[in-house]
Amino acid sequence: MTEATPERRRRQLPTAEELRIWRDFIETTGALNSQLTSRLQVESSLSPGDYAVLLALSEAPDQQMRSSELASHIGWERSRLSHHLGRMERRGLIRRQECPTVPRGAEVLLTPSGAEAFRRATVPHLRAIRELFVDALTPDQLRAAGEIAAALRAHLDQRGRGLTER
Amino acid sequence: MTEATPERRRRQLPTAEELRIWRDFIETTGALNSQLTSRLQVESSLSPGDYAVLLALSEAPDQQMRSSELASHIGWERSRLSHHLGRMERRGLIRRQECPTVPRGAEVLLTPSGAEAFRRATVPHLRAIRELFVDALTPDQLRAAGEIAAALRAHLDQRGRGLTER
DNA sequence: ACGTGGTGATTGACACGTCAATTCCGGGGG
DNA sequence: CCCCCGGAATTGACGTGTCAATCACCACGT
Repeated sequence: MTEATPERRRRQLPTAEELRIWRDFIETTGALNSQLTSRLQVESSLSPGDYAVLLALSEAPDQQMRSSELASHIGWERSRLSHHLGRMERRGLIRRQECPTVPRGAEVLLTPSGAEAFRRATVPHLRAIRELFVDALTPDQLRAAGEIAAALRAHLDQRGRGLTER
Repeated sequence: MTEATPERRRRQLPTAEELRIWRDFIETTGALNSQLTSRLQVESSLSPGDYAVLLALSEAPDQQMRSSELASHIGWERSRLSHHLGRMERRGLIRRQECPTVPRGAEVLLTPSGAEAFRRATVPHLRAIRELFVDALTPDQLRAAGEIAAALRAHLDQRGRGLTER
């Protein structure tokens, strides 16, 4: 594997074809994402972030959750969540209140209006996922997409440790 | 095609398995993206946007380009480019000057420092793409990824017309 | 010559993310 | 008692993106 010399230098960098696939892949997933985002926005006036928060709260017992629990549940940094909750609170989608048990702990809870917004958003959003993603692929491709995601994820989780920790 | 009733309702929404694949896929590509972004940032103090702009300018004759040409070349809205160029100009990576031929046209040009920053960034960035993307997949998976991207893109370009135009 | 409409580019307002402080508070040592 | 530590959450500063004005200037039509 530690091949001599002439190969070695070239192996470090992607070939033109690999690079083409990379660009296609990353640009297309980006475009897909922004299409979905904009449909969610138009149809429900929610951002993907709003949706993630509302989904988590909707599924929580009592429709409420500790802020840090929510953060780790949806995989966000606490600071990001804090900013986002601030914006959502201004729009009346959620409320925050002191947590009686934990010092300095904040309980996040769904308002009726937030629950309603989520309820109205969910079917159109799932439909959009079907239309823009699922319907675009053959069953084989869909399966392959799942495997590719798994492979990338595994590779990331392994390599990531060194730089980003987690 | 306009099937009776019981099928119809279900076909609209993704199944649990489809949804799982979707989430894996979109979250993983997002994570991949942010890993790459953070490596580029750490290694070269450039954002992906910076890199795209510098790449385009580097390849342009005379290392300069009309602003709107640049925008369409990298597929950005003009407003987005304008904001970004402002930030890049503050950091000395590019300069803007009046275009002699076209009224109100702006010429964007690479500064020596911008060219140098790009030169230093490119190899590490390509290496990161190989490490995080290409190396994670088998040759078959890589090919499949290309086909999936193509299929999604084609589907998007077709469906997109109705809502977003382009 | 004077509106009127384009086209090219910038601007402002605002949402979103990240990173680095900062605040609040509840324990231990000394 | 006081100080300092550490966890929970917020805040501020700033880069980034989008959308909707706005600006500058040309062409043109009557």
